[in-house]
Amino acid sequence: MDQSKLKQLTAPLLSWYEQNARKLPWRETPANAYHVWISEIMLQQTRVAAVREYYARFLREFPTLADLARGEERLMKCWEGLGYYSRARNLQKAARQAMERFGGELPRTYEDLTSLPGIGDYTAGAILSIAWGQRVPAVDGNVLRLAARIMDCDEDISDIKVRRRFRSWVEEALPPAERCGDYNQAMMDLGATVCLPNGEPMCLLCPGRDFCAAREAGRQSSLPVKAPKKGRRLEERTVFVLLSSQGAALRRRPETGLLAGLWEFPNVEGALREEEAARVLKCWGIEPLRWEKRIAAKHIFTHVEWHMTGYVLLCQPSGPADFCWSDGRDFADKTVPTAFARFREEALEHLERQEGSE
DNA sequence: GAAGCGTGGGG
DNA sequence: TCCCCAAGCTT
Repeated sequence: MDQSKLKQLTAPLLSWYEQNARKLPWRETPANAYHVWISEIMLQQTRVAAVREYYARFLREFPTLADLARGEERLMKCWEGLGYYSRARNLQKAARQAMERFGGELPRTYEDLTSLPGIGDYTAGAILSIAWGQRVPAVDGNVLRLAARIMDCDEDISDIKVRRRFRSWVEEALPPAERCGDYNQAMMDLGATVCLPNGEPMCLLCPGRDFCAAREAGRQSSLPVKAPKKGRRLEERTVFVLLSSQGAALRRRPETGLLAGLWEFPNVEGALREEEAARVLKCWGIEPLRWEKRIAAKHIFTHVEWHMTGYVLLCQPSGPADFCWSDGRDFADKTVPTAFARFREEALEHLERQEGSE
């Protein structure tokens, strides 16, 4: 493995970055550690385009770490639609720990940072290098791809051991501390805009074009090598949009697992026919007044695929104790994940009509 | 070490 | 339509 290629890239990469750095809201000078932290968490497994709006809104709601530590339901609401909701919960846990353990600031060592929930290897490196100018690598998917190509390395980058080795090679290629924030961001920008995944990267624009080992070997588009991921399982579910004079029924999901703690429309396993659905309602102690319509919807998660049959119907506001009958204003406060977006639209449409006619 | 955890955009 | 995936972390 020719890791000297990585070192060779450092200087031209930093020059490239001076001209080609993307303009991003969290790239202020000087960097604010709280802002860097929030942006890095939001960017985990999430595209820049999706993060922009959320980032701006989040900082309006929670301008400082102390504000975040105090936030409650509004925090999850701010995260609604962004996905991987444990990130938001961990953000708040970490903020509270920072208030208690670190005097209300983010700590400035790798050990202390990674001791906070939601901050791992990559995020700690990003905060330390970008906000505090420390000489620490921040190796994400972009950097792994870039490194695999410049070294023409065909080892499986989904293997944790290979990643660790890559990280130590990147560490050796780091510039002096004061340039490490730029270096780490430059690696990611280059990966995101030039050394693209999926097919042919734009090698002519790359500061490593003259010595990239994969390019010399003509292998740039077949690298990096990643283990195939396993498929999704399919789940059938039947979802109820129950509409009463008090609003639509929502309930809280369990505190662990998929979409933990978020609000959902009552639903059961299986693709139920209307008679079977009616039996479920009876079980819940709900008397249907009128069946409005049936809706088919699909939602694809990383590891599960939900095929949903939805029943919209009018009823009395009875049912299990955990049903919460929500009007338009309640919906504005409750975090309902995108998986139920189709049903939320349906509910809101009916609620508006109802409120309009009163 | 592998699996669980969301969503939206692009080829 | 389907598949790939995007600035990972936790258990």
